[in-house]
Order: sequence, then structure tokens, then C-alpha cells
Amino acid sequence: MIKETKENIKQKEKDEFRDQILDSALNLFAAKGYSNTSIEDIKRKSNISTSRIYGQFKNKQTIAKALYVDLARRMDDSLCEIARTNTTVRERMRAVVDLMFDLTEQAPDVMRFLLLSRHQEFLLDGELQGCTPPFDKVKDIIMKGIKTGEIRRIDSLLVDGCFQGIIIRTIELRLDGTLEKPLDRYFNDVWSLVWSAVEAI
Amino acid sequence: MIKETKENIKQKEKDEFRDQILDSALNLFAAKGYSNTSIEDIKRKSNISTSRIYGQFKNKQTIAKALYVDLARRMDDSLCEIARTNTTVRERMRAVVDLMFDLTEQAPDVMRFLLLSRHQEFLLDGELQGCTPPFDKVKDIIMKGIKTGEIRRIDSLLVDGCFQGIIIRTIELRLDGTLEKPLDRYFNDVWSLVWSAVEAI
DNA sequence: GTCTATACGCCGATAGAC
DNA sequence: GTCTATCGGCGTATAGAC
Repeated sequence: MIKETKENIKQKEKDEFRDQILDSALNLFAAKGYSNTSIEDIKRKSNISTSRIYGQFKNKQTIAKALYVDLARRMDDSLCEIARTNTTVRERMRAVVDLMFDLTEQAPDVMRFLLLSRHQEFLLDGELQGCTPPFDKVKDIIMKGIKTGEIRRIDSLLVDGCFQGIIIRTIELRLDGTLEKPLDRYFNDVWSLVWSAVEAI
Repeated sequence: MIKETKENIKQKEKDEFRDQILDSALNLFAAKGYSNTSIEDIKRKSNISTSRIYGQFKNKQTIAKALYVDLARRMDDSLCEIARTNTTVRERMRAVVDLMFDLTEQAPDVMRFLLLSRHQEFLLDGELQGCTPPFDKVKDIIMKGIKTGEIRRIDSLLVDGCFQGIIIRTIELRLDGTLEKPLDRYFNDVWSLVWSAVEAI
């Protein structure tokens, strides 16, 4: 029993370290990119020694992969939740935009890392450890909309690309400071652009 | 006279080397990114020795900058030409999409480098040697359209972002192989999405 | 003037000191 | 078990050989 508690505490500490490392790595990857971030950078920012870092992760690539899988899963969960709690395709898409804009303001680094970084740099091997790409769910929503007639009958890849293009580009403009106000201030206009593009008739 | 000819030939050779270096660099930057491309890579691909490369360019950053300025200028020229030879905003925007799609098929590496690479990596210093960002002209076209009433009265930054977002994302999908057919086959659908989004009433 | 060999610094990863 | 000192490798840039 005592031993178990002891190990639990140890495990908790380990998890804390892990989180600190991932937090710092996320921050650095988002700012400078994967290749331009060194273990030394991560060490300095997280105040965790090199050996501890290598104790937690096999190598630098593993850190980026873990981050990606973790964040992509959370994104996917949120999108599933949206698909579940809304009925019309229009409502679902609105909720997606709302979520993305909100996330951009709340956790800009997450969006920088998920949307704007070259995943190819650390995901060379195709397999994503059973992790679905973060926006597959959006495509599903759109395909359903085409079937039900809520969305225009155009190749779903194109409609999906259009939707993601508008949203991602807008977020990019916000993240680089071109858009000066929080994204919710632009929501109505952006949503109007999106919906005009894709709604049926 | 003879000397002049001699020097001309020499100059031509130099220019040829320069072009070969830039060609190879473009190819590599587009495929692997700036940071992951080494001088050794450029040397191998161009069959030009290290010393010759450093004879032409001060350092690696200079190569990327030269490429960027060169390509951005050409893009800007094309966009000016489009603004000149078309009258309505609709026609101009159509021509822009057409140009971008065509360029993607003809010179995919150029588009990869101009649209999808982290310019921040080699353009840290703000000054671009008197080179306008490649798509400023598009924003001008759109602003004019808003004034004349051809385009919806929405913050021009958002409309511009919407337009660029759709186009760039579509190009990205083509470049990564998701879209299997040449882009001209998708032109009508994409243009329809774009124009539905931005046209006034 | 052209190329090859090398200096120098940085990074990822480890192994040995405490 | 932790940390720090270091190793090997690579990448940029240069300096010296031809």
C-alpha cells in the first residue's frame, strides 16, 4: 500500500515533468519550428535537465510526435462533440468555426503547431499511432451536408478545402497580428463568407 | 572590344551558374524547407562546387532571399498585368485564380516556395529590398471591388483572406496529391465557391 | 581562379561523476 | 537516480593547394 502510494507520487512527478517538457516544446515549435528548436532550448525553457528529458522521451522526434498525437486527439474529440450536440450541418459548421476561433485566442501556440507547422518534419513515417488527422471529422460533416442537400453539390474535397482555407487563413492573419481584434469580433463576417460559399442554392 | 566580349561571356557563365544554383535551391527548399537544406545538398544537386556557390552568394540566407525577391517580383508583374488587361473586378479575380492554378501545374516548386514555406526562416530582417509582398496586388483589386460595389462590404482583410485561403488551400491539396487531376479541371467549381463567397448580394 | 581540405560552432545523444 | 561534461556528426564558411 505504502509502496503503491509512493509509486503514485513518483508517477505524478513524472507526468508533471512530461507536461512541462511538452508545454515548452509546444511553445518553441510554434515559434521557431521543429528543426530550429534544439533540446538545449527545451531544457532552458522547461528548467528540466537533458537527462530527464531523454528519460521521458527517446529523442526529439518523439516529443513532437507525442505533442501532435495529443493535440490532434483533443481536437478530434471536440469535433466529435460538436457533431453530436448539433443537428443541422449549418449549426455544426458554425460551431466548428466558433471552436477554432476560440482556441486561437485561448491557445495560439496549439493552433500554430497544429495548423501552421510542417508536420512532415517529424512525421516522416506515415503511421500516426492510430491517430486520425485533426480535421477528418469536418470532412464527414460536409459530406453529410452534401447528401442532405444543405450544401452545394461540389466535390467534397473542394468544399472542405474551401472551408478549411478560409478558416485557417483567417486564423493565420490573426496569429501574425494582421487582424488586431480578437477573432470573435470577426466571427459574423467570416461565417457569412463561409456559408455564402458552400450553402446550397 | 575583344575584352568586352570576353567579359560578356564570363558574365553569361556567371549568370548561368547563378541560375543553376537558384534552380537547385528552389527545388530543395520546396521539398525539404530552408533549414533542412544544406549547402552540400545544393552543391550535389547543382553540380557546382562550394567555392563557386560562395562566390555567387554571401551565404545560404542570401540564396533564399534572392529566390524570394526574384519570384515575388515575377508574381507581382503577372498580377499587375492582370489588373491592366481586365476591366471588371470579377474578370480580374478569375484571371488571378487561373494564373495561380496554371503556375501550380507548370512550376509546382515555385508555388511551394512562395506559398507554403516559412519565409520567417530567412527573412528575419523586415526589409525585403524594395520588394512588395507577392499578393498585395490582389488586395488592391478586392478593395477596388468593394468600392465599386462589385464585392460585399466586409473588411477587405477578411475578404482577401477568404479569397487567398480558398486558392492556397486548393493548391496545397493539389501539391500534396490529394487532388489527383490537374487544377484546371477543378477551376469552375473552385471559382464558383470563391465568387459565391465574395460577390455583392 | 577553381577546388578540396579543414576550422569552427552547434546539436543530439550518452556516459560517467556525484 | 540526477546532472554535467563530453563525443561524434553535421553544416557553414574559409583558407590554402593547385
